[in-house]
Amino acid sequence: MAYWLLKSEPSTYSIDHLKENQVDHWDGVRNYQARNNLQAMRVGELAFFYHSSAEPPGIAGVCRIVREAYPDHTQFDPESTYHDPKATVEKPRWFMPDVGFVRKFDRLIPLSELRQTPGLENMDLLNRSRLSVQKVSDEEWEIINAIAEGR
DNA sequence: GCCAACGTTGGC
DNA sequence: GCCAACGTTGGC
Repeated sequence: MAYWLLKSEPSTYSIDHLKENQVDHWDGVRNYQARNNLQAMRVGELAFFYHSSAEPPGIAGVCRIVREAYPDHTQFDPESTYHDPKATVEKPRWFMPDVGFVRKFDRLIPLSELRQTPGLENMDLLNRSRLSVQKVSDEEWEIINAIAEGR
């Protein structure tokens, strides 16, 4: 059982959108390391939903992988901002899982607070800020959930 | 809006 | 295969 962190700009797609839709595909990832993480996700695994380029940026809640990665259709669409002319249906480059809504935290846990929390020093979020799909360790998962639950 | 970090592209 | 130029991300 692995844990993950998925970033999204809430002005484009927030945890409230996922709550409303309940399930959605996680399309638009165009970075190889992020893609590799998407492909490593297994049904039932959990991920933090992170709001980037937000005021403030931070972790908004939790979602669950409900379908393992399959080809991201937006790569084939010339009209899409995610179009990739080098991708073909026979040889897709980009993949997306489906994620389901689990919960929205009572309060968003801001990045500034995560930075000050002991035990999170090695999180990708705090060291590799541009990676949009990250792995989270068991310990980090527990620490952040404890904060979210006010423990 | 600025800019640091860093991933990608393409000429050689 | 190197590396300069360029583009993007995302916090501030």
